[in-house]
Parts: sequence; structure tokens; C-alpha cells
Amino acid sequence: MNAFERPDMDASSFRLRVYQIVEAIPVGRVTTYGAIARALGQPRAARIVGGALSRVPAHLDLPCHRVVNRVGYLSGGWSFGHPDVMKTHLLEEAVPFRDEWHVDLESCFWDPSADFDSASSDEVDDFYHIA
DNA sequence: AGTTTGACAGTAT
DNA sequence: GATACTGCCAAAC
Repeated sequence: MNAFERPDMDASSFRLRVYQIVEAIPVGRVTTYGAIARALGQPRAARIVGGALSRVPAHLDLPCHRVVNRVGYLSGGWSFGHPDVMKTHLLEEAVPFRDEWHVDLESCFWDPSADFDSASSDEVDDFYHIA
């Protein structure tokens, strides 16, 4: 299911491109608002990414819990009612945490631009030893 | 059509 | 590190 195929949405909107990337985030990995913005060629639009994720159409069923801010904090958790909900999802995917509310970006960060450019997904998966 | 608003990020302290 | 302050820009009002 690709967000661009939704007939009920405006394919020219920035939001839609954000959704396309979010759906591509591998299980057990996370990315940041800024990384997504850079992958879209707009390094300054990190806030827009957050704005887009705050109103994701429910039917798209995106893994939006895999998006954290640049220090690994679960800033989006409050939209789930409480960050603890988001944390639970991540723990189920074996995403490593540094402390109560920060994921360990060093080991599970996923760069959208790297995947969308040249790097073959096989090489990336091998590098991170994805099962 | 002008203003306000963020699930952010960079810099400075 | 942790705050505080400032730029950012599409969207919602």
C-alpha cells in the first residue's frame, strides 16, 4: 500500500511524501523528523514532518511510533495519549533504549535518504544484522 | 489574505 | 548534559 495511490489525497502535498517514507521504516529501526525532511530535500522542514504526522489519516496505518526527535526522545508519544504507549510499541520491536524515554539512535537509526538513493537495501540490512 | 501553530532543530549559555 | 532562545514553513484558522 503506497500513500501515493490514495485517490482521496492530494499527491502534491508535502505530507504525502512524508507518509511514503514513514511506511518504509523497517521494523526495529527508527528515524527522525529532520532526517525525513532532509530526505525530501528540505532540511528546514522538520516541523512540517511533525505536523504531517500529527494528522495522519487512520486508514493509512503508518508505523508513526518509529519516528522520534533528533536526540531519540519520544516527542510524539503525547499524541498516542501518553509516551508510554509509543514506548511499548518500540520495545515490542526490540528497539534499544538509553533510558526511560530515549531510544538509542546510535544503534537503531535508519536514514531515509540512504535507502532512497544509491544504497541497496540488502547491504543496509546486512550492516545492521537485521533478522 | 494575514496570523497562529506546532510529534523540530541549531546555536548559545 | 540540560535549558533557553530563535529560525523554520506548510497548514489550519
